[in-house]
Amino acid sequence: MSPQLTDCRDLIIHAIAKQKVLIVAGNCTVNYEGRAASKLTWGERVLMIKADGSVLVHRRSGYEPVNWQPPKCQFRVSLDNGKLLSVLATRQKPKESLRLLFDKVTMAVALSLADEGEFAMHVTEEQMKRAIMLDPSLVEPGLKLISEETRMGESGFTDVYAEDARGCLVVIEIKRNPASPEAALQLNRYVETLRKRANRPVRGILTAPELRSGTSTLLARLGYDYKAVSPERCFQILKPRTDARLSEFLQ
Amino acid sequence: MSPQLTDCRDLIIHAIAKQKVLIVAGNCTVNYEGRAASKLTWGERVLMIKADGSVLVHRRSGYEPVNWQPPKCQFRVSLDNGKLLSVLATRQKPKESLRLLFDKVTMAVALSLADEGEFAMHVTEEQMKRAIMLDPSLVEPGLKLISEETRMGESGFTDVYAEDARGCLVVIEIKRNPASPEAALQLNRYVETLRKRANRPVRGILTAPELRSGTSTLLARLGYDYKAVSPERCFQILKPRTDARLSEFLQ
DNA sequence: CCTTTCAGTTAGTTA
DNA sequence: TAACTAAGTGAAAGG
Repeated sequence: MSPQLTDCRDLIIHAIAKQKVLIVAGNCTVNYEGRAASKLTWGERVLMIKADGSVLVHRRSGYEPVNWQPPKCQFRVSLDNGKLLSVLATRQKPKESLRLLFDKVTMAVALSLADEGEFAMHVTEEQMKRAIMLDPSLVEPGLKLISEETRMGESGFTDVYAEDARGCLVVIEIKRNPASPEAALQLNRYVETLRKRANRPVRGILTAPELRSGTSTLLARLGYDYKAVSPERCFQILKPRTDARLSEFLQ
Repeated sequence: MSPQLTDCRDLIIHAIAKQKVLIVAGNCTVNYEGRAASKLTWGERVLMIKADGSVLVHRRSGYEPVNWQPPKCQFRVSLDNGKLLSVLATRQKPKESLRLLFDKVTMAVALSLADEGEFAMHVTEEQMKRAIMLDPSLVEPGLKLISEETRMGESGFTDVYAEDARGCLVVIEIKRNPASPEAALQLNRYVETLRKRANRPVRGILTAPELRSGTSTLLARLGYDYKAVSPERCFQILKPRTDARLSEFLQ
């Protein structure tokens, strides 16, 4: 009836054995049981089994797979009655299983991806904050951290509170990208808020790799300071704490 | 030189326009810039662009895509110098972009997935809550439900309010997975909140399949009780009451 | 191996 | 739309 299902079964078995990347598109149902349980009725989806034994089942929409299995699971592939192609992916700890049944396969391919490429993630704003908290002298000598997470009422979470050499309170606003005047206003809001509650002088410092036009002027008019801090410099601070792959990056 | 890249460009443009599911395998680099920034050097990967405009770039291993873009992003596809196929996926809010450059394409396919299937997940935390509300004796004999949806101001929605045999108010915090100390603290917040408003004793009960280390101690120190409740037991309760689709499942 | 924390989290729900 | 929280979260780091 469906001779291609036989071919497909063989292809899948071969792909898994050879640790290739398998992609199958076809009409299927999916059943999951384990940490929770789910059932997906018939429809066309894309199945991907990767070299490390991870499984993804994608529908036509959505970033996330509708069903999946983390790496290192074991497989059993069979053709039931010659009409239903069954792919079973099981995992211990937690014990869970994912089962697909195909009655039609549109496309099936096993790829040997040659990929020695290096992946490098650059510093995020949050990491810049972490770096500055690890070494406040990045911003100014003699600066001392006050609290790790003095989160103010509203939005911004990249602000840090410190005390300078003279005992002034300091609010530090951190930007990863060239700072626009908007950043100066944001800093201003934090400083104003703090001034209402603190009975001593409060300074504001904006740190960013650079300033966009108009920001410097506004910053000066508001009476705040600017300190250039680059993502690269922050990376230097974080480097010892980060993994090898990451440290490779900034060469 | 690479006439197939021309075909591939056309295929991609067509697939995106027609909201098909596109799968391309080939040698590429990937650059991301937005909330963070990343660079992936040359290697063979699988690109998937789904009907809703989400993008996934998969390497040979790993459950997660090495790079991606959430749904609803916009595309620009071009063939530079006839030798480099460029796929650019951009998004506003947050402003970010993902760019792939292919110099070789192994496989490219555009799929029209017909998928009206229904997805159903069983025995989630929410369902455990429903089970306990249907049969509060799962937690303690003599327990009576106070209200179906006494949602407190803040976070958690898996808490249930009841009255015990002696007339004490009871807050029940439900976890589907082994509960960590965090769960005890969460329960504590709910109890504290209720105590401010209720002029009579308030108890707290944490229900979960089991407790992680430290949770029992913390729970005792806070003065709350623990009752083991498994997802399986809850399912027994829900089983007769579940809808047709759901009941099909456990056959 | 277990536990905790982070994530370019994503996704869903409510105000 | 923004804020908040759960997730079959997954992945990494630390004890």
